[in-house]
Amino acid sequence: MDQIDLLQGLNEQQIAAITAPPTATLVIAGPGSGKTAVLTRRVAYLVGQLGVPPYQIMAVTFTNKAAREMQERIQRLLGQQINGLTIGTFHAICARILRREAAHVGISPSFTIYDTEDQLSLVRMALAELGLDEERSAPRRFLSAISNAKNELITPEAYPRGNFNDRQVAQVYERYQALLSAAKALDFDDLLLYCVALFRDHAAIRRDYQARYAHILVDEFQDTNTAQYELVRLLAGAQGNPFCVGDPDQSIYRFRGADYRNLARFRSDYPHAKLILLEQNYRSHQIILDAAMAIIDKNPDRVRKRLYSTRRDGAKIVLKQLSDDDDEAQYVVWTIREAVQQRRYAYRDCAVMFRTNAQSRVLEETFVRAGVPYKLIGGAPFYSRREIKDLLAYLRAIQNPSDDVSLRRIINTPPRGIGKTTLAKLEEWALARNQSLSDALGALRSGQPSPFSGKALGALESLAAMLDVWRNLRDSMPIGVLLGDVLDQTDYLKYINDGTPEGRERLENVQELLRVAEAQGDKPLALYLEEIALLSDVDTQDDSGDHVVLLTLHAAKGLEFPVVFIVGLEEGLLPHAQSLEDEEQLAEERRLMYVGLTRAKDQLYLTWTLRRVGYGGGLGERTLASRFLEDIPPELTVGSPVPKRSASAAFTARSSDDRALPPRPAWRLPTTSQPAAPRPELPPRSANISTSSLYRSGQRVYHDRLGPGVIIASRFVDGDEELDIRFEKHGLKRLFASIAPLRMLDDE
DNA sequence: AAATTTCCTCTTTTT
DNA sequence: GAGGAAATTT
Ligand SMILES: Nc1ncnc2c1ncn2[C@@H]1O[C@H](COP(=O)(O)OP(=O)(O)OP(=O)(O)O)[C@@H](O)[C@H]1O
Repeated sequence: MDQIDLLQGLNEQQIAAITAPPTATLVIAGPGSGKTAVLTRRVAYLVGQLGVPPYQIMAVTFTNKAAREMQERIQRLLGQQINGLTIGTFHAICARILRREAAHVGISPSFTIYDTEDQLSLVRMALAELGLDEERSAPRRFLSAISNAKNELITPEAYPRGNFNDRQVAQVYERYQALLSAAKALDFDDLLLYCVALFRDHAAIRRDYQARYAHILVDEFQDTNTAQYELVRLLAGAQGNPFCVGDPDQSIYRFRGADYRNLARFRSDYPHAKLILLEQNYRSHQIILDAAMAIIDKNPDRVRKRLYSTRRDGAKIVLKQLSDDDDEAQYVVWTIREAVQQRRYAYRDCAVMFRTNAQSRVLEETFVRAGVPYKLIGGAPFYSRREIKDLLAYLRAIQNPSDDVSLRRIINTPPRGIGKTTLAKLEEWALARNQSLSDALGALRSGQPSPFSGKALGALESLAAMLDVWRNLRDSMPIGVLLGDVLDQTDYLKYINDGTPEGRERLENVQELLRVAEAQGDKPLALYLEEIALLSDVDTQDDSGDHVVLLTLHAAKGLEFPVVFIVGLEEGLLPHAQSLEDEEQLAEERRLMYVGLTRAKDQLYLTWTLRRVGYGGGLGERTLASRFLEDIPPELTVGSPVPKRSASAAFTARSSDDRALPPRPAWRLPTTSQPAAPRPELPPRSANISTSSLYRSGQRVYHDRLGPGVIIASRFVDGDEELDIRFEKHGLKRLFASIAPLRMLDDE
């Protein structure tokens, strides 16, 4: 096979980056400028032109899928198979290193990787042990505090204890780590943390790895957190030549500790680093780029970048205001179908992006009804289904007898007569014997005196017997056979297939899992479990097949599509309600919008609605167009005018909005199931609700007893308006507008 | 003592 | 529209 000329068709700066001499190098460039392309070609260049052995190269990508694509791309560029490259996400690479070096950091080489759900259940246990379980939302809050600390490399001992809250977190953090360690498990953050500790505390090992990985390349560097940054520095060494590419305007993972200032930090840690800027955009035409620039330029404290494309002309951005989320979904589906019928695009050229996963539901329903093929990325991925997690918990419990979280999950699933009391007793007994639940279970079988009644004892013993058999078979049996045996012995299929349609679906999911497991052949169980644990949402997406792609804005990072829809451009959604308070978070919402816009090659559609159905159903809340829409120069757009937020805030009657829409929009899909009346109209107005639309989310109010607060949400229940209000002193309350003694406060 | 049902809160983004 | 906790039934 012939090698493609690596530098053909590239611009000067791109070539400079690809062929940069081996010193620390930082490529900062806007979207679509070929950052990923450059990084990929540099790897190919190192191997193909400079003769660097592949095993000396580590390339870090943001997802496993990106890693796979990079590997393939490099092989295509070089015209041959290349073995030995280390390409993967930080987490995957760290997991691999830790399996090998476990002993040096005091962990088991067969550690289990805990996901967020497992983490939460550990936090719950920790809280219960410490007697801190009063609040319902506490576990999540503690977990996020703990995770933030870990991302900053702060150990439980080093956690600040300045105030009561800190001291509580520190306590829980400490217990949480102890529970993890007892379960021989690591959470996602630990993968990074232990790797950093490994290299920081063991000079000899560090030198070995530094010598091996002469070339370290990192994509999406703006979304690294402190632990990841530290890892790069430790692995590269002070004299090393890390090659990092990123765009500070595309940093969108602050919530999990990412900090785009790592780009600046890199420059100060490597003062001699070569800085390369790529200026030309090869993805989008100028209209899209002008809009994107207009959005991002409003962010404070940034270096302005010009985005330049040789494609000066292109379709204007289509803005579309819809009456509600149903209409929005129908508009999207109709528009895509039109484009495909007219042969302008294939389904796979189109992507629909949204801020929150919850928004995908309405879209999915509409795609199904219209018979338009689609693939949803993320959301409720296969591996997070209940039935799948149950079975994986069996496998994990077989693999790792210390894994108490998994054992608790399966101990009475399917129900086998082991209830709360028995579980509590078992826990107490195990604790007294200083054993894991599984080990205690095993001890039970050998006739140890125990506190259990005959019935409970029988149930426990039979589970213990099964686990014993499986553990003995583990290494001699392919995963598929093992899983088949678990299904047989536990009668799991009968348990989930209850005759309902949901039951059938669960059954199919399990059968699918069995097929996947059987396809693993003789792969060690531990490895299979690790792969599953580190799967990301985009990873499960295969690009073959012709379907529209539905995905969150976060998942869209790094991707590109000819046609992009961004839906739900409303205040409270984008920017998200949770981000409105904080300047930094608001800036990140803006970057999210920017990332979305710059995914489009040819055509952008931006939609928003006047009313969106909220959580509990009902008629939904009124919504306002996103502030970001106002920042796009009108000459770049066609379609609905963007309503001024200040003006629309003065609306009091909702009916006028609804009448403004054509009674039967041209783009409404004919539906067989619900022909004439497409969706419930608003209830007839009566006197007692004429004042109701005074309240909208964001409005500040004063309650005679509860004091000042802010409206979070409003919906209609039995003709009255029900308000969710967050009071400064009393937290979230749900009140009826008609009876609550409320006054509105002026904004600003 | 276990199983089932009802209640109730919470709902951003994810390796 | 889930998932955990409490209440209720078996
Ligand atoms: N010199 C070039 N000539 C033609 N096409 C190019 C050139 N460089 C990059 N491209 C194309 O531009 C597109 C964007 O490239 P790439 O995804 O590498 O950009 P990026 O900077 O990583 O983008 P983002 O930051 O948005 O992820 C790709 O389709 C790529 O093939």
